Amino acid sequence: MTNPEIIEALELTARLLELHGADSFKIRAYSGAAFNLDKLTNQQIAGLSFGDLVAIQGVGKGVAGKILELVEKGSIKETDELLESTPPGVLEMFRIKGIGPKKIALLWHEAGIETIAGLEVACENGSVAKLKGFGEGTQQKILDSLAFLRSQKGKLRMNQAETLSQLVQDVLEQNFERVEVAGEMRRKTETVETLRFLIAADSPVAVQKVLADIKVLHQNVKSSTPFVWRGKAFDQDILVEIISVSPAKIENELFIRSSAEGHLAQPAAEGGTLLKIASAEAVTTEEEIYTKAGLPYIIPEMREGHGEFAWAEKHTPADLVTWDDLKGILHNHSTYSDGNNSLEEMATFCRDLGFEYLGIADHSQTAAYANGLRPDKVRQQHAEIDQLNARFAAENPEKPFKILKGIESDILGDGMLDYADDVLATFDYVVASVHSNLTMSLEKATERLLTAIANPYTTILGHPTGRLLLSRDGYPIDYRAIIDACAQHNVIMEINASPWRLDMDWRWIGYCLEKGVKLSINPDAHSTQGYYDMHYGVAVARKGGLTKEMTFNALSLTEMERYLAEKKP
DNA sequence: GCCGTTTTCGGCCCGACTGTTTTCAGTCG
Repeated sequence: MTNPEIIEALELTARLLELHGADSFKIRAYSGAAFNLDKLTNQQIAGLSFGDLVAIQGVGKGVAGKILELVEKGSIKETDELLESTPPGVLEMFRIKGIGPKKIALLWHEAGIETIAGLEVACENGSVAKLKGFGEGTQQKILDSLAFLRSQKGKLRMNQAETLSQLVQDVLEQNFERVEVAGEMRRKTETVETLRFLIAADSPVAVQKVLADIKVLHQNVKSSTPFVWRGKAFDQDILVEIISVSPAKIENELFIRSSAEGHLAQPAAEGGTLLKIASAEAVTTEEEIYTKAGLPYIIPEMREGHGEFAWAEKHTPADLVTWDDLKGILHNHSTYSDGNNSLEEMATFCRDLGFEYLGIADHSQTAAYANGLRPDKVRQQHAEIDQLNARFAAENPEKPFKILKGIESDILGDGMLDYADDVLATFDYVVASVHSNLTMSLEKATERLLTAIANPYTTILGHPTGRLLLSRDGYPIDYRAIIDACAQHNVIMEINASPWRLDMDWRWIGYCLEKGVKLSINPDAHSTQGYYDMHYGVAVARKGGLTKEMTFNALSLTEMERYLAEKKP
């Protein structure tokens, strides 16, 4: 049993206890144990003894016993019993934003609502607003949240899609000679609705026959044409499309079935469109299609019909940033705030990946929930950074690895950063981010960010909209005004590379380039493994046309230090 | 249920904001 499975079981137990009105401190004990177990980055919980378990902070005799029971028997009896007496629809309500355990319990026990559908009906006829502690506002919030959840149904975030796509691809490759990933996966979209694969085969019927025998594939969606298979894979709620194409025209089909309509509609030099040319005679490479159309070659990620040809007037694919161009990692957390690895672990791992510098940027004091740093903690961290840097310098005097002193400073409701200037002045750089009070109007949210950007201590604007993909929309902002202000105040825009965020949205990279605003691909890592999220950041950065030249963390350590010194007020 | 002792039980418990209240409980990051 994996660590996430064990942690999920404890969190589920805590949720169930909340629904059934258990003692609040008992609930805290379960969720607290889960929280602490989540911090074990290099230990298999399933292999631990009773003694090992109770030695973990927040895990006592009770929870340790439950974990052993879970590992041995596959479930916890108490949890199973609670599950049996809880309608699944009630548990689903935990996904709704704006209501928590107390309100869900009330909906269930007082109003007798046991399903999401029932909840929606009750909201629509106004009866939820009449419940104690509810009102028109909460009722509308529930309806909005349900509508949002419905709109996101059947979609996956890029990282989830990548994992599932690889599984399907592996299975297909065991059965067919040539399999190509097409569609959204090839364009590296931030969320994915359809996993699309092409199979080179002369007989679509033969392909269908083989597919029918693959156990992990289920064709439960009617196909409109015989060469397109539509269904589900590995019991996941996302559409999988497998298309048989003639081997002679696979490059043409791959091009057509990976490009967005807007891209295919691009007019060719001598009339017609890219689609028309791609649909004509067979080619052996995609480059040929662009050559025939008299258009510059566009990489698959950029084929969105979102300004890629205008971009190509000034740039070539060789200008685009790659992972290898990145020289440092700037937005990262350690155990000083809510990270899972110590400062030293974060630094040495970063160094061993071949980077020249690590920018640590733990949470600031307002982020109490994330153990944000009070000024005395800041001083303590800076002392430790000085020590580590001295060690790195001694170990490799020629080209020492370096930790830069950063902070992820909360942007308060009025746009102020949450330290006094004398504390802000002690950092090498500041990532300014919004974490609370997320329901602002476009005007207020923009004004708030503009104030933060104008602060002379702000180096980077962190995840500008606060969106969590498939989970919550970002607050609305006036992108143009924000990017213009970044240009004016020499502030870097973040591409937060966490697959949950990918914020700033890649669609605004072109405008940043136009205005001369550099972008930083930041993983927002909360553990050493979190660094790898930059893989997703690089994908969307390239998609938006980000060049190496305009990538902030493609600066070498020397260049970075010079920039930061000059930027400091 | 966990912790830390005052070794047998009492205390645990971020803080801003929202929407519902008419002084605060619930939710969130």
